[in-house]
Amino acid sequence: MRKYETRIQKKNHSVILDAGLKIFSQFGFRGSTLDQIATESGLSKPNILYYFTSKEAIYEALLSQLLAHWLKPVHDINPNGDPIEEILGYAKHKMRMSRLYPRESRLYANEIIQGAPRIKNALTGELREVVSTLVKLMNKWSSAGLIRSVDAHHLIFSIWAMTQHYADFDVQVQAVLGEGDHFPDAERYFEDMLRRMLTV
Amino acid sequence: MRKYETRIQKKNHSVILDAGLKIFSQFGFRGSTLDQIATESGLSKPNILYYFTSKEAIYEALLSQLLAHWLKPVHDINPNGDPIEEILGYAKHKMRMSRLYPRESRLYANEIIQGAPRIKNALTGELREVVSTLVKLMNKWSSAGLIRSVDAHHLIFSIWAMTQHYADFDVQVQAVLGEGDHFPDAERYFEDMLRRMLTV
DNA sequence: GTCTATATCTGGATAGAC
DNA sequence: GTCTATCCAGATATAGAC
Repeated sequence: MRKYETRIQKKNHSVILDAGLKIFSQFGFRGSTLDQIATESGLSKPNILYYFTSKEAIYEALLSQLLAHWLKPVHDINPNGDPIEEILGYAKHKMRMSRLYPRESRLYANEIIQGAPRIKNALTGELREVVSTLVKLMNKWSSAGLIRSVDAHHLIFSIWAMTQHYADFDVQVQAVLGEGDHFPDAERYFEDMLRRMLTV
Repeated sequence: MRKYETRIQKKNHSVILDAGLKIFSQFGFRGSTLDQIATESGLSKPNILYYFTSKEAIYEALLSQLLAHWLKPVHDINPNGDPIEEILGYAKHKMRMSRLYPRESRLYANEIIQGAPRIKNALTGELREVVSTLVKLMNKWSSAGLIRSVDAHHLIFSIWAMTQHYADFDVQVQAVLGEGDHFPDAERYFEDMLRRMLTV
């Protein structure tokens, strides 16, 4: 009995988060309303506030998972693997995440564009730390002559920029190329580009 | 006398647009308020609505110039120039615009991420047209053996993605690299990347 | 042309019945 | 746990004095 209630709670909890993700990722925090989330989730507005204390609480719940989610692929990089293949694997992994989780990408983009008021600490903390480690690894590889010498920071930015572009600017991509799945071509171009950049 | 009034009008008109650009580019259309624009511009709220009929009118006035503004550098490309230098010149031009006009870039990003409700027609119309022309030119160049054969559409997307990244995700770039002007390094990296991609 | 005051509406959140 | 009704703050826009 207890268990059944908990199951419903978990269900509604995740239904609300899913609806919130859809709305917040499109309109940003201030541009989104509880009414929209209510309609999207099929629950009533007061019912939503039974599960979450406030609109802000829903948004923060979504944000809190986000950075870890985006950074996970970095940790799959094997410092002892083949450098070029490791970097390519990371880039492909990110590209696939943009295809699978475009709403998460847009939620993140919205937050950053608006000045990252709620995750600035995570950016100067965890993110900076992770990037720093990755840059050191790349520099080690290029010192060892395993990859070409490049500005590692901007290489990383270029990977982020290009992969996220296909999620965040999807409307524009579709407008230019027509409806359809353009990720395969994008991935091919991207892989070609990175190989050219990194091959000694 | 008439002229003087007109001068004040023009002044206030542009003051409002400038304030609107600052606010809208940060919070998006729905997330921005007339109060913010009033405070930013130093005018009162009713006074703003004396110059523009509505909040929406301010936003649309800003949007209407935007696409043309972003596409202008394309038209500086000389089909008879040196292909690699022309493409590099375009990329550098775009990078410089991201540095000079980060608010315009963010306004555009906000609009696109939110599904481009107000400029979708311009995307499938003018933008698509311009890209199509540029793609044909690049393909002609590669057929002639003047640049390497690449997917021209995705090359263009990569130029947009990378240049706009430094404007739209400025907060993140600053968090990772520290405060300062990172455009010179970004431009160097970018130029190196494009030369590698395009050199036969 | 610019202001104060205000009408009107929307949105977040709560009260209280069921 | 979920609903209807409602409170209250904030936001767009207008009225009307100066």
